[in-house]
Amino acid sequence: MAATKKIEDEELMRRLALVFQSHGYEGASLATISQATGLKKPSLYHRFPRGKEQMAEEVLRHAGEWIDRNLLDPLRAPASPRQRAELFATRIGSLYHRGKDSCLLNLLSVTKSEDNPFAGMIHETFRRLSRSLSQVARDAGADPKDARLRAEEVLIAIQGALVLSRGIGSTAPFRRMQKKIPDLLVASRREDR
Amino acid sequence: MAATKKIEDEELMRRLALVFQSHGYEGASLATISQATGLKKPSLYHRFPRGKEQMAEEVLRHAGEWIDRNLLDPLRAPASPRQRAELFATRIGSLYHRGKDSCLLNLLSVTKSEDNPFAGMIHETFRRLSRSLSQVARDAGADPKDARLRAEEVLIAIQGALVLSRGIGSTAPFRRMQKKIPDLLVASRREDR
DNA sequence: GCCACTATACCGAACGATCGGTATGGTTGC
DNA sequence: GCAACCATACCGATCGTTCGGTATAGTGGC
Repeated sequence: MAATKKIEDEELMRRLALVFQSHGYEGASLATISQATGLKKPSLYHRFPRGKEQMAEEVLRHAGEWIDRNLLDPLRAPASPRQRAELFATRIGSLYHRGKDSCLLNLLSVTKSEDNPFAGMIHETFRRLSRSLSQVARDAGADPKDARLRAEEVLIAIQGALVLSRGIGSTAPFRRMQKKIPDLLVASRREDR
Repeated sequence: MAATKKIEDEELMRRLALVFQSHGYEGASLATISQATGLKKPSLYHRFPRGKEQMAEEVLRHAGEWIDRNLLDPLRAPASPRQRAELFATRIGSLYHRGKDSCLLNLLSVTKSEDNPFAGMIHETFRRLSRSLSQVARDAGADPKDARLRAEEVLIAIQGALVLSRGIGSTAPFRRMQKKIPDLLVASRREDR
């Protein structure tokens, strides 16, 4: 150990995430990041030797861990499928500040470079979400294929509601979608397809 | 009355749209745009005196007109609500190249500046889409409030499917969502809310 | 038909500003 | 003393933008 950190890792990650998810990867300049974190550029390079790309990577990793702990673990808790789906819905609300924030997975999937450096991590995070969600649907009686489709529907609803809410400057669509998550995942359906 | 254009307005708009929707606003550098259009940077300023921001504005306006002509007008055509919804679904598919492209409304709602210069146009486009979609739901028998919610659901499904498809590198979610659009908009529902 | 003029379209070169990234050296806490 | 941490100052490259100038094409006067 040595000189005290000016900002703790946890808080640093939170602020970095906020910058990336409000301006995107290219839009988040080191000047902006420096101002948001209180660390000058050399200090940022002390914390992230590989620079801006590493910052985004670790923010993505940190978000992935938050998702594992606060979204996916509860989906496997010993409770009824509906209870688990409802807890998931409330947690989704706090993750995105009830619709005010954007999703890192969406914003970081757009970069200037032809092949996105974060594509792998983004893909994998969506996959983990999908698997855990579909397991809940299976526990509620859905067959494997229907369960996978329900998980996909939930992910689509979340991402779409975030995009629309930002697009129209109102969190109402997100809040309406949030209430529908449990039914999308575990409610039985009429056979009218 | 002048020298011949190296690239016609229509084709220019199409290429600009492609650049913005694959790299985002900040990610679309003038160097990239120049390469994609075949016009050097000064020539771009001849076409768009106010620079990059004007390019994005006009691309957005051009896309809005395409939507009005190819998506919204058919929604008011003299056909059954379901037929109109189905035509809408196929047109959505061609707009986004069956899920391969991203949505300009999503990508251009992220910029480095604090207040997005395109927010107004994006908001307005979503609003026009919502109004026309909800009218179809009303024609199918939905009451005004339910119709508005159905329109919102369709917009959420489209945006969410595009985000997810890009995130996992597969157009399967988009294609599945596309098939569901007519039912979301005009199918009668079980009363289990 | 021919020349002078104007308008449009385009581009090489360079602008100041900002980009991401670093070399150097001081300060802090063990 | 020493390692961790951070700031001043600076780097080359690229950003969006602009200047000066050329090529093309239609117009009006004669």
